[in-house]
Amino acid sequence: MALEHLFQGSALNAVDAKGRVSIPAFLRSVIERRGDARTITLAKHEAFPCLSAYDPAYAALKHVKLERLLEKEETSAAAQLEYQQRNLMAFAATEEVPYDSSGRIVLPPMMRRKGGIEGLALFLGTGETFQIWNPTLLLKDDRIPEDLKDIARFRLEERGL
Amino acid sequence: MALEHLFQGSALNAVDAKGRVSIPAFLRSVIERRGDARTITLAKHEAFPCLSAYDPAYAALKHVKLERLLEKEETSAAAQLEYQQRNLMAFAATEEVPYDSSGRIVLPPMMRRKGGIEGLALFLGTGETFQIWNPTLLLKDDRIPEDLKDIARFRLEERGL
DNA sequence: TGTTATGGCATGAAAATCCATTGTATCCCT
DNA sequence: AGGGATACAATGGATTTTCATGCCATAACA
Repeated sequence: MALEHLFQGSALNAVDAKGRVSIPAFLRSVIERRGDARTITLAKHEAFPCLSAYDPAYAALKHVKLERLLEKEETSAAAQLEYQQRNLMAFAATEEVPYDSSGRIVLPPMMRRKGGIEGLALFLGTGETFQIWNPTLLLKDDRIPEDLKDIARFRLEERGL
Repeated sequence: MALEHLFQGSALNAVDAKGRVSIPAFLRSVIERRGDARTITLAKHEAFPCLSAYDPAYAALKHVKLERLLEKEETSAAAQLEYQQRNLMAFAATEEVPYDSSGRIVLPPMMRRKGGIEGLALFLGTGETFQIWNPTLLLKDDRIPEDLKDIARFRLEERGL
């Protein structure tokens, strides 16, 4: 059930005019150890104003988790509806994008808008998945722990911003 | 659930201009008995002005613990947020660094700053994890038992300081 | 034919790797 | 027990590789 390799660490990369970004190498290496795909799935995060990203292996796991939840629940109309909604979000509201030989993806315009991503993309590993933030939005969010904002500030400083 | 091999002992090593430090051999041997990785994960310690360090096996354990906590909790919004925050701290606020054949890591600049590490690094085994201190900060901290400070002083003397 | 997407290449910076030296503890032989 | 030889650990320096990213070439399309 649990995935062996976990996403961790942080990085701040540039997004060019066409919306291309390099996925940090240390995240790519996790993806490639989990499976042999070279794609990531993007979705709007459920709680934060950022994007949630993961690899095909996790997408499969998520599907299994949802199925199991449905089987456990009593099959009330409410539970059925909840399942349908979550399933839609998990699959219809996502986009799968490949990364090229140099590790770059093109952020689909819709996702770019949903995540409020502009010229800089902050990558944050969160174990099974990782997040992509507009660093400015992260610094504004009062639900984010101060220690994590320090990291965002440090990454900005590193670039002389 | 519990880890079989424990980190123990202390050592004082030099940090060079590039931030390179040798991980004491007796700590490395624990890492390599716990798993076959040759990397350590670094994080700011929650309570002390030092770094907390551990191996991939412990990181995985930590993740499982968090997951289990979430499943048990009722899925209230508050519980969800708490989970998200902890996950971010556990994975985004950490960095995984490999050590080379001679047992050295390079302290990432961010961690070096967070831990206040300068020219000397004091390693302290604490069972499941170990700590990396700037010895000066340890001697200053009034929460540290005197006997432990004696150890730090001894290690400094050994080097003629 | 102008415009936009996509793959490949070039570059500079940063990071991983290798090699060499020193100091220290350990072993072995006499 | 002394003395030398040996192995391992820590550290300094240099070299090679990788990464992020700008740029260009080619291809698709309007």
